[in-house]
Amino acid sequence: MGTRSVRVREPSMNDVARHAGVSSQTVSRVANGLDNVGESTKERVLASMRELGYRPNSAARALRSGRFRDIGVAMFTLSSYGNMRMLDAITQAASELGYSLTLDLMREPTQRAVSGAVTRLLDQGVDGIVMMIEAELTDSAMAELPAGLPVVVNTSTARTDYPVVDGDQAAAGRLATEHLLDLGHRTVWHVPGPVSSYSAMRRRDAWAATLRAAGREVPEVLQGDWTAESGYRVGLSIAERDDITAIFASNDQMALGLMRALHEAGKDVPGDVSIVGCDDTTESASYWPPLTTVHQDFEEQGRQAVHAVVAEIENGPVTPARILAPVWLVERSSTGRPRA
Amino acid sequence: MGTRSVRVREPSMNDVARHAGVSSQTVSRVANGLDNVGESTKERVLASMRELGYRPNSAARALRSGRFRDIGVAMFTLSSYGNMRMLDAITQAASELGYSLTLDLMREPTQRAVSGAVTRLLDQGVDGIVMMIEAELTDSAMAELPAGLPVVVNTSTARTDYPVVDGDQAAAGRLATEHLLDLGHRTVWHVPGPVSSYSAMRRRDAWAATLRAAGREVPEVLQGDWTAESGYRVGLSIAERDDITAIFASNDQMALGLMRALHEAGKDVPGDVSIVGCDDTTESASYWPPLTTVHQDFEEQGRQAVHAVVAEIENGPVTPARILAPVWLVERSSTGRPRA
DNA sequence: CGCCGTACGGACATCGTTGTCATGGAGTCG
DNA sequence: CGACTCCATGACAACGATGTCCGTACGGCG
Repeated sequence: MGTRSVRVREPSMNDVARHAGVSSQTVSRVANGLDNVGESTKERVLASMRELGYRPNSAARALRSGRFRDIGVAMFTLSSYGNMRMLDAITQAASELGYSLTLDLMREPTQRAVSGAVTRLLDQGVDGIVMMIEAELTDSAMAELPAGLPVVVNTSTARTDYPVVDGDQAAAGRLATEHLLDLGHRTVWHVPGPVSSYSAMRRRDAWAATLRAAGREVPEVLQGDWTAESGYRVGLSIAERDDITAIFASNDQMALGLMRALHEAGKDVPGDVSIVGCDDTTESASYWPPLTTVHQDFEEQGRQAVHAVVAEIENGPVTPARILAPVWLVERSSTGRPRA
Repeated sequence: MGTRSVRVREPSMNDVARHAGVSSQTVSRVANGLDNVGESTKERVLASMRELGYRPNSAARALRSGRFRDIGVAMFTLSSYGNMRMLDAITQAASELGYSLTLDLMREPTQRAVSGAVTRLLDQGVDGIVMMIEAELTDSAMAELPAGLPVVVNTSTARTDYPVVDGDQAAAGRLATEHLLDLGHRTVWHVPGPVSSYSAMRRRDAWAATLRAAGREVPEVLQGDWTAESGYRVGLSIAERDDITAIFASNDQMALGLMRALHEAGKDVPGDVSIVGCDDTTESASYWPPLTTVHQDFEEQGRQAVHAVVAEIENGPVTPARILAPVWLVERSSTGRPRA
């Protein structure tokens, strides 16, 4: 059990140096693992460091070197499954590369909020930033980002002046739609995420394109907003219709809401209606019925984003690449052949 | 659209001073809002700061002042609903108090992992730490935390040498159990979270105590591990029995799994079995049927934790308090009177 | 008119670390 | 054996901001 006491001055290099009978320079060399230090001296210094509980002062180090070994993450919400998983992966990747992570949440989708986050992160001294801009900002086509700072944007825009990491949303829309067509459904209805979302837009476009490529009718979309509640509302409005046999929901939560509405109306999934979700959240396997969905590799996206920023930090600007993480269909029990 | 360029040296106080024709101390005074600066001088300095894009160097400031205005958060996983919401609230509260936030995830529930996280955060220079230790560590009764550092622990232990913030888990177990008894169920079965979890333990104890206080039989627990999958397994094993009419699951995910198993077995919820969850996750309202559950105020917990650390940072050690956030029952459709 | 208090601005040292250069002793080669 | 290199180590300055101390100019007052 640690006991608590008032804060005291931490030992500095000079303290260690004095204790070991060397100059502070030598301590610095040992601390940084340089090789031009005598073996016995090195041992002595290490012993002193242990004994005094020496811990390098990151402020001084950063002041001198200009680098903090710290990357900033700016995002809008933790409450979406994708963001949460990605942050998890980002934290892990950063830690593996020896970077710590500063988190900043933006409370509204505006240019102002983005600038504010960037300013705070910059003031804090981050070496690079991973921005997760998943939706169009309400007051500007795209955020103004400062020059000369390594930034990776996670978004689905076609923007090319920064490295971009994203899941392959086009494939997601295509896989879901093809799966339902392959099962024999005449066409597939779609519940997209909010119109401002880049991912939602891409999935929707791919859904429509796939239908057209198969020569099928492209129905009106049944607008959702990512929430299960919106899926429920959509579900209520279509529960009476008999012509809808297959639905692709742009995320698992909306699929959950859809199924609740269908259950309430006494419809069977997949007997009356087949449903495909998107994201493959942990719980989707336990929905009733277990949900067929498109798996997104958020871990991979997070990892890629961190590697891209770190590469920029350490090697200078790179020609911005666009990295797409693969997706794949996970078939469970919410889809089946239409009734003959 | 920002253009990207190589990193250049940021303007310093001296640059601003030269540009404004004053000394760097005057710039410092202006930057810190001290009053002993002439009005016209002040204007001139502010103009120069804007023009040069001056941004105070946090490393230098921290080196001089010994404070970073940064708090660290160490936790085990983002994947639990509670942790995610709490981190969200922590980020917001920290930002409101002018603190930035450094996140570190521990990958296993061991003393080693905890020390590693603390070391990394300390190396990074945080002024205080919020530790979220929600389960017993496998290799030690409790983590050894360093002396002289403001720490707040979020956990359910009785530990008293640090401020502790937690939800009122005893009330959660009691409310859920009483609700089911009030509906007329003879007794209530329980699916606890993993035995290592402090919250799970408290909810379980409260459940048992409530039953005993009402003079009811306390059934064997149906062990779960927080996952929906574990709830499903438990559900399968009890779907055949007819004597179980009321279940309190220690979180919503397990309740979800339970309901899936019951559906598969053709049982009706709440007709045959009433179910109460815990946490009130966003999606629980869209489960089938919508889940009656105990709401936890994770936002409040996060806020309290931050306020406690900041208070310690700014005013020195306080006598450690134990803060309990309130919980309340949210009644939906998964509970009802037992069949006569 | 001379004294002092006050408002203002500058010089300097300092925080802990690291880059640069200097020093001195040991080893090498012609 | 002298000139040389090589290597461990130390002295010193610098990173950028800020606290302390001091000097100057100005206003008020006796």
